Amino acid sequence: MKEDYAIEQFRKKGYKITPQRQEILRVFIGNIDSHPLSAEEVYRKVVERYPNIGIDTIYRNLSVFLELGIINKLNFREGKSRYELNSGKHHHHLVCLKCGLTEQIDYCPFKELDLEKIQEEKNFEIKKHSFELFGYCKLCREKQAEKSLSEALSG
Amino acid sequence: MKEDYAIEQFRKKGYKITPQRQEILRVFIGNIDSHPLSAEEVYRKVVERYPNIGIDTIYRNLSVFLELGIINKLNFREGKSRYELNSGKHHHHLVCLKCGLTEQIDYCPFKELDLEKIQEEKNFEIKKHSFELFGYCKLCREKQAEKSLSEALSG
DNA sequence: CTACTTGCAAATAATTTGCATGCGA
DNA sequence: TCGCATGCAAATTATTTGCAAGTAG
Repeated sequence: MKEDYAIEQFRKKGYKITPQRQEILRVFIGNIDSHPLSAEEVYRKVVERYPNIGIDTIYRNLSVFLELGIINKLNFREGKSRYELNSGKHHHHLVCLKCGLTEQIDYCPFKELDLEKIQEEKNFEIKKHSFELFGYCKLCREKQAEKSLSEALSG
Repeated sequence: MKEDYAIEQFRKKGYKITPQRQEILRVFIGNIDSHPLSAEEVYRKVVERYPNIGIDTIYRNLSVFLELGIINKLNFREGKSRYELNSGKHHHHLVCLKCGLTEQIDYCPFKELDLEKIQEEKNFEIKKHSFELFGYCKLCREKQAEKSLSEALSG
């Protein structure tokens, strides 16, 4: 189970298992496959069960979780970072430019052969990559279509 | 020429051609193919020739340039954005995790066929994508190798 | 002229840090 | 007990905004 794995990571690196960390972990575990969370969102969820926590504790622990590979840090160009539980499975995201909805996709376009070729050609050691698809989700497109229609009728 | 194109874009949208805008444009044109610039870096370069400018003017005009397609906005997960002249040619970047060096690469892994497949499967209209390769550049790897060596000898 | 722009200063937003106290192992 | 953690407050960094004065077209 995900929680046991995380606890083990804490122990291994000498990090203490505090109730704050457990609550933060719980928030991520309860959030599998849904929208990656911003620090603020994590904070609001944790505060429900642990009212005295400060947002600085969230930030500090997101770093720790990140270091331990428990979560991933994502950047959707919003001026803030988002975090998701590390499923251990390589994946990327669809991001709606209108409503911010994100969806994981298993698809990855980057092939081992290309990686090697670029490493050699550019003399650059590739450690990781990001690939995000931006566009409009079904719902936002439908809303937009409705809006256009009503404007056409009234205009 | 790049400058004429930009000026034309300004006129077309009713934006005025102020000396500040010309200086900012000049900085980008003089920076082709080198490191994408942060707002602060643009500011420091412009200030050399136009000392009274404020960094808020830089930000406001980066938005305008962006809207006109004169520059691209990039995000390398540094907690700030970077900007580069829009060459009109689709490309991605190598980013060194150590020194921050970036290099453009023409290679793009994302194929039209895959795009269509995902759009259909996910019912998502894809407008753009980001693909960045993170790792270590030649220089940083060499430095690291030297450091490891000297530590081994002294240790 | 006059609407778009700028510079200044102050406001926001996200994230980080110093420090005294608290608490898990 | 002892060192890692936390909460509080204040600092930092990136970016945005209000407003009066300036200027391109």
